[in-house]
Amino acid sequence: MLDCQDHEVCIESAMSEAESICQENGLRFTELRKEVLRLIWLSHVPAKAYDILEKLKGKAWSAKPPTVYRALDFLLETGLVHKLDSINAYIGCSHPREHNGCYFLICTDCNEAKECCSPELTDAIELAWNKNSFRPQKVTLEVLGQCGECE
Amino acid sequence: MLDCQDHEVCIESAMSEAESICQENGLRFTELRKEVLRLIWLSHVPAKAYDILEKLKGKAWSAKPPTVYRALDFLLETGLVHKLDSINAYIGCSHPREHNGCYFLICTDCNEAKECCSPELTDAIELAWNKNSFRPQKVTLEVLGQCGECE
DNA sequence: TTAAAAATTGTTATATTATAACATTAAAGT
DNA sequence: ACTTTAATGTTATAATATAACAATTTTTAA
Ligand SMILES: [Zn+2]
Ligand SMILES: [Zn+2]
Ligand SMILES: [Zn+2]
Ligand SMILES: [Zn+2]
Repeated sequence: MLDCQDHEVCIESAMSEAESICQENGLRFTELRKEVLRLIWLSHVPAKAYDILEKLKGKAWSAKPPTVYRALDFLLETGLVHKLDSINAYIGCSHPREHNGCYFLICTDCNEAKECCSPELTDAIELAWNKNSFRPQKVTLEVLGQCGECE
Repeated sequence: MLDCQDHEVCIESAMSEAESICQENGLRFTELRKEVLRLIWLSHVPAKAYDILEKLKGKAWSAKPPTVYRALDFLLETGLVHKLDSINAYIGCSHPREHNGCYFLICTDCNEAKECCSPELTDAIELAWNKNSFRPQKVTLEVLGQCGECE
């Protein structure tokens, strides 16, 4: 699905951007949170919470569900990670500094997901909700299907 | 949130439309499935599976989780009901014969949800996925926020 | 009209996803 | 140093959903 040439680059740039964002905002990017983010970034296949848990267990942590869910909560709040509600899984944010009309393409064959942005989309959605005098707080837009490489 | 004057009308029209659709398609609209659909239509607040289960228990059925989830599966497959992934709840479809760019507005105050359609939205989404050579199978679009009556 | 096949429902058990509540430890502010 | 706050550890449980197999009902068709 992805235009990812060298995934080590994906990981390292995500980790260092996360580091900067936390520093800038006075947030504590602890070892645990770092490790969870790194585990999520292991691939472009969204990670399940309990899979993260198993992997954490292999790494010095006495991990239990709250260990993972708290780290996830932090990463979600800071925008470093997104939850994909349609598959109950978590994916690293590919551009955590700006979110404009973002949505997700999720391939049901290779299981990879891609975060996309489309201003037209935002416009159309805004138009639609104005019609309904609705004040949006959170938009969930996820498209399940087949990616170009899996047809 | 809703332009629902007389909710008995909502219920009865949904039930009779469901009846027709099942007949037309040779599907069995059993008493159990009917009752689950009616329970979902009790209000415009999306129903939780286990709440449906509790209500079923009060009505002659020896209901257990699979009882409800099977009925839900049937109703979802026939398009009579939608699942809202962002809140794990089920809502009756307000126009099960045609789905074009449908999405959901979910009010976090009154908890009601409204199914909306926007062709512009479909267009924008299609445009976006073409860019990514993605073949969509299922679109999840849910907007959490405050409805006009809850500001 | 009855026997076979298919669909539906019943039932028990368990898988998966997530949070509550309270104790302990580490970090930050004074 | 002491206090406060934040983060993590730990135990238990809540909330959501499915697997597997048995019993029953409905449909199909011999
Ligand atoms: Zn990559
Ligand atoms: Zn993002
Ligand atoms: Zn109504
Ligand atoms: Zn619908």
